[in-house]
Amino acid sequence: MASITVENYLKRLYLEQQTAPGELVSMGRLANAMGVVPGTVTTMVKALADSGLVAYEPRGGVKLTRGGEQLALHVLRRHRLVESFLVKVLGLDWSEVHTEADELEHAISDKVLEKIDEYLGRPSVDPHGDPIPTAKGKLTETPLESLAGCPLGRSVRVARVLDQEAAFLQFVDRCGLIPGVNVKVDTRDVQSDAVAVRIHGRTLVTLGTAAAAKILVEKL
Amino acid sequence: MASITVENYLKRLYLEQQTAPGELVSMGRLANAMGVVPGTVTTMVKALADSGLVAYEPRGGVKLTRGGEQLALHVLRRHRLVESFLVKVLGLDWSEVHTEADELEHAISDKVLEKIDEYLGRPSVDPHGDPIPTAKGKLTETPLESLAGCPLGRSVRVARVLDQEAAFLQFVDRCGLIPGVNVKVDTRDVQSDAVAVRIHGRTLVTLGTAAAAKILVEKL
DNA sequence: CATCGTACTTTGATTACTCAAACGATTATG
DNA sequence: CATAATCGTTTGAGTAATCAAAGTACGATG
Repeated sequence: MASITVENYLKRLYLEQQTAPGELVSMGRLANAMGVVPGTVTTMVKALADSGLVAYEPRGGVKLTRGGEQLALHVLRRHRLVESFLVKVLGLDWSEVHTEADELEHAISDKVLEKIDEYLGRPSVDPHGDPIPTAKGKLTETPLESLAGCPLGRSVRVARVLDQEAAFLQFVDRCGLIPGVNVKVDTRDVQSDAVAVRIHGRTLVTLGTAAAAKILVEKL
Repeated sequence: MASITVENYLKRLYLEQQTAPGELVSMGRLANAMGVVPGTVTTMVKALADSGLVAYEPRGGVKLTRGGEQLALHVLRRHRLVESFLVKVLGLDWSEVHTEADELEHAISDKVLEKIDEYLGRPSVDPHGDPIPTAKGKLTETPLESLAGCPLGRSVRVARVLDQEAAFLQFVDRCGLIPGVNVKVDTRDVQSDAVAVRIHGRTLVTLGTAAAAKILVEKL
């Protein structure tokens, strides 16, 4: 059985890989994401490579093998189902569940996970709109545009919030930019780095481009 | 923060202490309960003593300090609330929840625990009838008799099952000796080591004395 | 193209937990 | 009461994960 640490490295590596698909993940990036010094990552990655969970190119980078990816997806499934459960059943705020799930994802058995999945009606996304991998380890990422990139004036629906930081999620909550809400990008200006978004055709909210890029939307 | 290992030692020590109140727990007993060799326990107990969690008498034994007991009770509260939640909300069998709770008890935050407690309506006992410590760390053990000791012919109600082994719980389930059920001890014989119990005034079940001692009952 | 800076790797040490096995103390028994 | 059996402690060693700091590779830059 993979240790909690190993599960965290694999999950982290999976998420880093998603941000730049196809490329190897550098030791520095992974070290930063894991909150450890680079030397620690080199050591750990070599151990993971010995276990067949990652492919490691010295001084090149690292990527998951199929086996490692399956394990990562299993962790991610637990994480996202737990998040959903905490929000929908126990009524926790969506800004707090990420931290909670980071602990619980390593303690949930397959049996309990299955019960949770059933209880929730087999959801396909978590409260942030992140897709939930299936029990078989399949993850379908719907292609989405962000508020920083979608056409001006088009009616869209918030589908996913990429940043899990409590402070950002609370801000998103206050604005009302939560998944499911219908919005329209009013104006966008490169020089002022600002995106003005109309919510429900009424309230107008102005975001910086960086924040807008973290809110993904789907066509209506 | 106490590590998972420390939490387990304290919980184990608390439970061992309960079986013989007032006495010190021997290294051998604790080693056995923890599934480690005695030398490991000696080392660990000395570390716990340095942290002020236990009082250690070399070659005498060990007991929890007030601080250690509070921590142990907090772990026990998490364990028992999780067990209740798994049975009542997720519908797991009571024979499986002990193992699950052994993992989850170390991953549940106070916030989530409070939500679970609220959701369940602040129960005072778990599915096995074990009392749940309060958030303040108070545990009230109701004095109970067992099927091996209660007066013959008296109407009593099953209140608690002391053995958490899945196989025993499944047996108890099959017999229908689960907490809440009304029973009466028909006969008891020292020579044959047998206790005959009438359930709901109808079915008769015969147990060995050792098994009968693990079923606690309360007067009606 | 030599050197500089950055990123990566290696080395040595540390912490937490564990075991096997040698050693020491205590209790029981002939 | 001497000695065996039992239980506890100590020692030395191993694994997993980490860091600090020294050392190495390599692309960029003057």
